Parts: sequence; C-alpha cells; structure tokens
Amino acid sequence: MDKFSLDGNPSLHGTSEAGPGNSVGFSLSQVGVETARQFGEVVGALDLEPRHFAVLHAVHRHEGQSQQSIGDQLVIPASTMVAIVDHLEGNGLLERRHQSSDRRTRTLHLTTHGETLLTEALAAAMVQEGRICAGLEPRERAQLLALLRRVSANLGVPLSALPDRGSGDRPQQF
Amino acid sequence: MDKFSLDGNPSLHGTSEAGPGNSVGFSLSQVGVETARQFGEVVGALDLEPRHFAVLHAVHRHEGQSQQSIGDQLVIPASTMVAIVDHLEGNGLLERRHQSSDRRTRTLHLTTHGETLLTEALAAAMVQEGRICAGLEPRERAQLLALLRRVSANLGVPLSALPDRGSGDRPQQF
DNA sequence: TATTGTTATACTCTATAACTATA
DNA sequence: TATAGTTATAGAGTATAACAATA
Repeated sequence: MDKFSLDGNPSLHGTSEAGPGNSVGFSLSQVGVETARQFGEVVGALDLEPRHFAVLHAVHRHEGQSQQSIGDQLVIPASTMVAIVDHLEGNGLLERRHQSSDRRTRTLHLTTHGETLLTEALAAAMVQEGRICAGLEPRERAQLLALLRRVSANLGVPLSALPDRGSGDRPQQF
Repeated sequence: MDKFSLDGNPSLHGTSEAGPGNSVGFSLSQVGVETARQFGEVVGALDLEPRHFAVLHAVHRHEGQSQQSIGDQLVIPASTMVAIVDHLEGNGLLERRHQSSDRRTRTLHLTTHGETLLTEALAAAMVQEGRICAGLEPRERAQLLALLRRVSANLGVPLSALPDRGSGDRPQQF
C-alpha cells in the first residue's frame, strides 16, 4: 500500500526569489498534493479509497443516475467505473438496478450501509478540515478560500466545477 | 501521453458548509493537483518531465554529489534514479563521473546543455508563477504564501523542507 | 446501427530483490 | 562483509478496444 504516482507533478517548482517557499506554484503543489494524500489516509481508515468516496458522494447527490452518467461527471472511463462499482457493490455500499425503460442502463443507489459510511467519511473529512485550518481565525480562513478561488480561476479550474456537471475534459484523477 | 493517477488523491473532499468550494482541504487539493499538472506541461514543452527537472535542479544545487545522495534528497529509490539519470545523460543534460577515491560511486554534473535547459525551465516556471498569481497584488500574494506556510505546518510538511535535505520518509512523488 | 455496460488486454509505472564491482 | 549502482521482475493501475445485450 505504498504507491506514489502523479501525472503532471511538481516536486520542484520555480523559485521566484530565494527558496521554493517563495513560489506560490511550488507551495500550492506541495500543500495540495500532501492534502490529497492525507485525505486518502482519512477515508482509508474507513476502508475507502478517494475514488470510492467520490463515487459514493456523487451517487448520494444524484441518486438513481446511470453508471455512465456518474462516470461522466467524475471523468472516470467506463471500464474503470465497472471496477469501482463492483467494489462498492461487493462491499454492500451501493447497488445496481435495471432501469425498466431501458434495460441496458444500470442506475446506482446507496444502501443504508453506504449512506452511513458516507456520512462517517464526510465527518472525518471535516475533522481533517479542522486540522488543516488549525490556528487560522475565521477571517483568515475566509481570506485563504477567497485567494484560492482567484488562483483557481487563473488556472482555468473554477472550484465550483464539481457540484453540477464537470467541466469539459479536465485532467483526471482516478 | 494521458495517464492520471494519484496515490492519496482528493477528487472530492468534505464539505463544511454549502459546496466543496467552502472547504480548504478540497480547494487546496484541486488547486494543488492542477498546479502540479500544469507545471508538468510547462516543463514538458522543454521535453522534460517534472522528475527530470527535479533532478537537474538538485544536481545544480549540489554539483558533484553522488547519484545516491541526490536520490535520497528527493526520496527517489535507487533503481528509479538509474532510469532518470540514464535518460538525462542520454539527452546530454548531465554526466556521471567516477569518483577517484571510491570507484563505486558516480558523481553527477550538469553539462552546458543541462545548465542552459535548467535555466530555461526555471524561467518557464516563473512565467507560470505569473499566470497563477495574475490579478493578485503583491500584498495579497504575500498573504497567500504566509497562509500556505501555516497550513503546510499543520500538515506536517514545512515548505522549507526541500532546499537542504528532505524530511524523513515523506510521501514520494516519483 | 447505436448505446450501456462488461471483459480482455496491452501499457506504463513503480519498487523489490538479485547481481556486479568495488571497498 | 558491506555499499553504490545496475538489472530483472513482478505487481498495481489505467485505458483501449473487442464484446454482449438491448435499443
């Protein structure tokens, strides 16, 4: 359980002045990748991988959507979706149902166990959120969020992209 | 040339209030991963992968260090270092030299071409830095850096870790 | 003929462990 | 016997393309 691969990954970034600590790009890469990694540990404690959490969360938001639809939103290829849903179904977290109108499509639905686990995962994520923001006053936290939103706009990845419909063909993460 | 895998990756993070955009953890993950990905494109335009850039940069800072020493600093396993240095040497960017005192160790040295390319890569990274920070006033940029530094301390990954000696067994990125 | 989901496969990446040459 | 570097290899993860069922 020790793999580390990033597609376009930083590791080292340009140094604008003295050290890498003065580069926003480098700092963001380091902090962001580490945050993502620790999130993997957080949900890992619940026997979930980030991808599994992501699908559970998406199904929760759009209960009864087709497997393909969920995959499109998360930019996960169909064959990968099969493996993910197989896993989740095998663990009793969600179930596939045939759609009466079109028997090819399978709609996804959380089980009670799935709902429970998702709730726990969200709670654990909020604990992590607290750890990350420890020592920041509410105003500082809001400032950070605002700055990150502006940076994300510069990157061409609006932070509001996930809620409804992913944006185009953005890099994947699965 | 289209792979996307992260070890502990976010994709979706806890939502403290309304949307994911209100979570520092989620925002950092999204922005950080995307920043890293775009950095890969930036150096990719120079036919470099982030890992190659990282090694070039490390050799530049510690010219004449052994291959193993460089690998330790960047937390790259020895066998992976061989492939990376093979590639860089094959492209005429650096060279291995035998150490007279101990003929087992190979010291690494940038070629003129390597120095030139590294300089270009650093310049390209500064251009990216400008894009990322577009619209931020110097004071805001300094605020962002300060906040990121505090967050990174909360994460247990001081942003000043890279310059001299990596910290323990941190997650790898190669 | 087109589409949803599935399976099979080929590819890439990584790290472990065996091996060499020096010490 | 131990260490620096190398090679070989096995494992995981991903995506492409063939396939089955249904439309």
